[in-house]
Amino acid sequence: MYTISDLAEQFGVTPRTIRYYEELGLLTPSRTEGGRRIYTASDVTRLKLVFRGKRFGFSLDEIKEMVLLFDEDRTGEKQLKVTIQYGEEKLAEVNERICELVEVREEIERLLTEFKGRLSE
Amino acid sequence: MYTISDLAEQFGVTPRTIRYYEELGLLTPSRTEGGRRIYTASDVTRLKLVFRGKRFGFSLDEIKEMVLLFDEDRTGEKQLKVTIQYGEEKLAEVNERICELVEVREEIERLLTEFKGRLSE
DNA sequence: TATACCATTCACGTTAACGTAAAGAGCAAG
DNA sequence: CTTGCTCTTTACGTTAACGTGAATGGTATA
Repeated sequence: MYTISDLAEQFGVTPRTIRYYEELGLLTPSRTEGGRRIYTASDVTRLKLVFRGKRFGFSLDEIKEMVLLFDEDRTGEKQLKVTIQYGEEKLAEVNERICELVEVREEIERLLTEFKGRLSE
Repeated sequence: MYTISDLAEQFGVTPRTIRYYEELGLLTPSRTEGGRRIYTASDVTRLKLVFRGKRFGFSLDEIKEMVLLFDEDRTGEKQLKVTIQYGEEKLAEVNERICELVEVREEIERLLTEFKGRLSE
């Protein structure tokens, strides 16, 4: 069980950021008797997903769509098929991203060896 | 040689976006006699880098720092060393990103096989 | 139980990254 | 050379993602 400033410190943001995410429906922590927010371990993993999404340039709305979709109860064949469809699209996107990053890495390595070569003259 | 709306269409943005990037110093296209912007192939590659940066969640300021650094004339040993230092930092970042994305991919694949298993019952 | 420090909810402010509208000028086609 | 479209600058508007008080209330500790 964590307080809001615990999480804020852990993720390097302000409490306001966490409250804002709740305002958007990304989190729904429970409260104490006195009305204070308390966060569980599953809130922490949820937050990890959110920040990971941010690191890859997704908007908070897109992130919401993703975390909620993979979080709902996937009973019902139709729902399950839709989820699988969505998951495969996301998988393709991720694969493209990886390819692109690998290209970027090769480009940087190429530049680095060129610069180092110039330096040793 | 391209007009501003050529590039806008090619990259799926509005001319205003391209002008805004110029305003920030990300591009410096030449002009016709009448004052209209004309873009060369090297402007196109520059723009590709910009949009690639955006896809990975960098701000336009960070992108500017990167494209300008790798674009200047790298004479002078000191400048060269600074550039190499910077490049190695970026390389480490890119490698981290790749690792993270590979984890995401495994997670998605895990979820997909689980859902598909449930579907075939 | 007092006090010092958290927390809470408004509510307005800020910045990045453009959108949009107005007023004028370039330019290709007929 | 005029018509119609595209381009130019200027300038104000917009939205996402928070920042920053202000006023108030909970809570651990001396």
